[in-house]
Amino acid sequence: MNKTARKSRTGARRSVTIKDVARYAGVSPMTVSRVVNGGQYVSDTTRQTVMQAVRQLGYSPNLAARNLASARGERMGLLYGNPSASYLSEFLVGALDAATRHGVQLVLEKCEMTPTASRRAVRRLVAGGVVGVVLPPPLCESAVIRTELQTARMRIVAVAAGRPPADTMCVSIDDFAAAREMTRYLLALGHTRLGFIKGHPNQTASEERWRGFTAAVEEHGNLPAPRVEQGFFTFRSGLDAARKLLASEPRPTAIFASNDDMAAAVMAEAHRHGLEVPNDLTVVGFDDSLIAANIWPGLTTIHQPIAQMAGEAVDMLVAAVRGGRRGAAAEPVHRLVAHELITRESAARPKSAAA
Amino acid sequence: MNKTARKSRTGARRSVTIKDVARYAGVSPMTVSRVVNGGQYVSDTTRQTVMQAVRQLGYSPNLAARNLASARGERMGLLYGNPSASYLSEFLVGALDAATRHGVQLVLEKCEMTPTASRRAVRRLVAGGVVGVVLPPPLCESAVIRTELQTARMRIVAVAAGRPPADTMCVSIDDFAAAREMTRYLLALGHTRLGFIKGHPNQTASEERWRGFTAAVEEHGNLPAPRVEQGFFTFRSGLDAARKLLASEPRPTAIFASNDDMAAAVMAEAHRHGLEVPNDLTVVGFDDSLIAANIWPGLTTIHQPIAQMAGEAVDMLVAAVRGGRRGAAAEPVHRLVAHELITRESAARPKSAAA
DNA sequence: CCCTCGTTTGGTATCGCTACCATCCCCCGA
DNA sequence: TCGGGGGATGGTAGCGATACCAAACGAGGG
Repeated sequence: MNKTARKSRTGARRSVTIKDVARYAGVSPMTVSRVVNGGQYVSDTTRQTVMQAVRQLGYSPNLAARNLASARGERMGLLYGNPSASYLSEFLVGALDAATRHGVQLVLEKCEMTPTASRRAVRRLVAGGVVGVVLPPPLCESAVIRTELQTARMRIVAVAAGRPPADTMCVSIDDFAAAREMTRYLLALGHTRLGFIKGHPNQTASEERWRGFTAAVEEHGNLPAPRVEQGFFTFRSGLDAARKLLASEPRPTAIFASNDDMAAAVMAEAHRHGLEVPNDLTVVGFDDSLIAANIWPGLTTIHQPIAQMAGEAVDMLVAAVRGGRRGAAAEPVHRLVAHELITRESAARPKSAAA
Repeated sequence: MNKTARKSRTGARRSVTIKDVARYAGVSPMTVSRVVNGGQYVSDTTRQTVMQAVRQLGYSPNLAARNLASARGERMGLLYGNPSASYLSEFLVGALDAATRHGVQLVLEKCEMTPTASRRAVRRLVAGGVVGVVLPPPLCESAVIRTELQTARMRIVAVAAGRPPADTMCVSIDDFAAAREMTRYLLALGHTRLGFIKGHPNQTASEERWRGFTAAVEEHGNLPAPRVEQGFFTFRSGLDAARKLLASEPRPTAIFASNDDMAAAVMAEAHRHGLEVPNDLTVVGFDDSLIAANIWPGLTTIHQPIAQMAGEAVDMLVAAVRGGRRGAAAEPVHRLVAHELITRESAARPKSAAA
């Protein structure tokens, strides 16, 4: 009957606005805005009052209005290539969750690792109004893509790069420490003849894992030289590497593959050789991807909190973009998150030790 | 030279607005708005002119402004439960892509299938300003969640429900036809002793697949009764079912599992029994999830275009919401998309036939 | 004691778009 | 010929928030 009510298009409850809060707190909308956005130049008492009002009224800023007013077209890009695919699912969940929390839109773009493809992808992102990009592996290693993005004046956060360039924001686990921990675990089980399958040579994480492995081997000392094969993070490459490792004499009693897909391949190959895991052969992986729990025996592996990492990457991006607009030219941050060794059924004491 | 240019806070290129288009096309902003939003009451010639201008200038509407003005928080929800996990990745990619295309925001919400959990999830979605929800399996089967969502006056699109309720929008493949096709394929290979692992009993897709299987068996006629076990779409349940099937006498020569995870379990179990796939046992799955290509031998399975389905679901949602506001109460649509039988290495002629 | 400086606050002008209403125009029947 | 009806268009007023500037205030140096 009154027009305010009629104004409400949807008939739904009109949400509480900054003005309501301002009136309630007895200050101006501007002050409320400053408080909510953590601006400086607000006295403590005022801040208290306003925050109180915010809580009482259950105020939450209207993102559309905020974006419009601040003219910050806050869209973040997520440039994904061909990650060890189960990665993507978790990654997206984490990233999207964080994006929603910050009220920014996430724009997906697929991209091969060739110069032309990446150029085109970046152009599409720019056209889409994207101001920052999250780079999951393996794209985060591509210098081409990074250069391309930097030329377009995008902020970027690399995720899970083993050794990120100093000028790039990055969130990752400590691949070195994780691989060392896993190797120590194998050694503690009593294994002495170890096999290792390296990851793709142009990802720095591969090298970190390899370094972690050798570090543990060396600190233990007094071991026969481990067998090492080159892999490429794919199931297929794991198959080839496993074949070679299992053919060697004496055969390793434990194989550490640089990721789960390759570890799964080792297990498949072991079966074909009539070897039982873990009794005849211990197999461990890295990543704790979906496949790790969905094969039998379950894979002992290193868990990366992928969703969390993706989320933090988005957080950093948002902070950088907003901070950047505010002039606070924060230097690139490298953020380490904790990994975890997950023990399932694929690792056991070697027979010789058990006997 | 003019102050409009100076106004731009970031110093970056100001994006092209509705006014620019209007000026360029020689009409008013309102008319442009109507054209862009597919409104009626625009002459064809005007529409052409405007669309031309839009294309020329590369105009894309500012979401923030649109949302603000129309007070329609065009956010779509994606309520996911515990799908056969690799599903999620592709699903998200497809959904997010479509969301970006339509310029709507996608809000993720995880939800268990209990009443309290779903109630809470729905409340969170409402609070987040979501107006429509995509329901991937297995949530699309939950009456509780559907009711809850309908109470909140949300539009919903169910994805991959086997037999969707008539009053719900839905996009899926023809599970019945797909399962029948796969079964025919097994029969054509010469298998006669078949085993089947059913999917989770409270998902209608399970029953459709089962019906497709029996239909093919019956139309072939003249077969020993297939062995059937109940599964629950999990790897673990597949393991149990496989154990029983492989223990039966005479042992089936081909096992059709209602999804890939269970098929992978069958393969694992077969290995433990010393059976080689596909020489001693043919195993086929359903879904073409990531695991299908990442085990050895690769799994022959039914491919669902998951990303496409998710995308279409979002399309339908957007259409419904926009159309709905316009009063066009379109009736629920059921959309079928094409599946495909993917042959890999896990299926072969039975030994008896080969001999 | 005045003046400047820096903190704290409030006003005003948008941001880009759409809802709503007022026009204008053309075609029709009386 | 004129009035009426409905299609097609334009004008105006916000949506809710922030950027920018101006003003009010207390404190300290000359």
